[in-house]
Amino acid sequence: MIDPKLIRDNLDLIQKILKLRNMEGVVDVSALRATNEKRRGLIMQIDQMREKRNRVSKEIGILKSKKEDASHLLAEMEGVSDTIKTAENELADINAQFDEMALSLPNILDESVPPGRDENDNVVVRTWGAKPSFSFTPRPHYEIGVQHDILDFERGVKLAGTRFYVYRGLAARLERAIINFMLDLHTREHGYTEIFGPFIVNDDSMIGTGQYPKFKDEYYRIERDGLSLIPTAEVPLTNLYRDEIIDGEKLPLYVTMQSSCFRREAGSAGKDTRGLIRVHQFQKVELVKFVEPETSMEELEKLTANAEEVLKRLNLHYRVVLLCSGDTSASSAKTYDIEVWMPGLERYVEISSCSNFLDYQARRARIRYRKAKGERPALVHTLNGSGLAAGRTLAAVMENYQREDGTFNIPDVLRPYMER
RNA sequence: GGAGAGGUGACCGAGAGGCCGAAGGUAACGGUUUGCUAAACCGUCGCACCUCAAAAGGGUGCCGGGGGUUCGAAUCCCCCCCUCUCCGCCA
Repeated sequence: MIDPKLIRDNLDLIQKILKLRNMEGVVDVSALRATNEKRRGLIMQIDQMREKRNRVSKEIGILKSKKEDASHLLAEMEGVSDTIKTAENELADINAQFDEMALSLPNILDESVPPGRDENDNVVVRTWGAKPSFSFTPRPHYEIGVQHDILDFERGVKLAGTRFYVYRGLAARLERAIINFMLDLHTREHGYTEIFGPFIVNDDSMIGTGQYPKFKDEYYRIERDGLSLIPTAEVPLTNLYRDEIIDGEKLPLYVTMQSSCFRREAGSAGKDTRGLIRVHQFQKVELVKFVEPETSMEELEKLTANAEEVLKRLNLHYRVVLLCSGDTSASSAKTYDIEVWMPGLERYVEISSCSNFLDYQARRARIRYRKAKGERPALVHTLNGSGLAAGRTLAAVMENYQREDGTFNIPDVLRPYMER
């Protein structure tokens, strides 16, 4: 959620952001402002009535303790509480309306984000390495995997349905190696603390990071228990400090967690129907940072570099793309996507998305910090990025390291993790 | 899942319808005293919202969450959540 003060003081900015994000129709800004005004007026009325109730009730108490007559005051108070209750109910309705609108407002955008409609307007900011050359026509990972019986899509479908898969033998082991390699890199060299937490979370957590209420259809929710399968470890990691005030000396705080991620992929029918690129369950190592506001843009660069380092060590060619305004997710102020080259698919595939959320998530989740003793708590800035998506990394290794006979090499950095 | 106990400020802990945002203590911060350390003493010591150009000030809300009773609720009633102990079940 953005600073609600902007709704009163800088509606122009909000309108400008909505336009840049192609979200002009999504929120009725004038209705939002009107609701906010109504809300403020009602709060004032209610507070005044409550003040009267408190004051008179106190007088009644004093009179009664002196055994004096309080009947005139009691008569005066008749019906006051009912009036307050009615107004409170009205306020609750208006607050709910306001919250719904305010929560669906996207984050502001950083000035460095290029304006644009969709992914075609994204800007490649750097590339690393080069496309590998082959003396034969490289094949996609799913062909290689099926040929060697290490990727089994048919049985995935049998067990759970379309967009599920089974790893057998080498694929299972290699993905485990990839995850361990990434966790070790981030914890030993990049300063992250390894966390392991729930893959199933409550609604407060999903709201805190921005998945709910707006994008509810995209996630698996266990209605009976009011819990949801996490679409990314960003949710448990960022919500670690929900409703807390972090000691300023502890910042910046870096955490990482590997998890399975569950996504309904609603609305992506027909896209990437083969292979490991778009599936309902995949594994990922996530990076999350809690930082002081002044440092967050700099921290985004470092976070992105942390994710890139994985690809460098795997010697996989990639490019970093700065998302344009229209392609940046609603809760992010600035996002870099890292796209790895897939020679079999003959295209770049997103393997990490690194974002600075400023105080957008922190406000929703009430994650604050106290810079020094005696100072007022302030909202932290949160960031996250994949470091990296493990399934797509497995696919990238298979495609980039493939040999003519359909086998593939294991990258040097993963070999220690494959020894038994 | 069953039975019981309990959820009060950073922490411990009182409070059982009114003068309670909440005694007392610990911790923290500022000060006085003081060879040093320590101790003692005095003071400060929650969060959010509304109001205000801002600060000051004022008002409101918050004693796990939500409803109710009442002129008035941390205190009484109802529902829910969580923690602990015992039993059951289980990787």
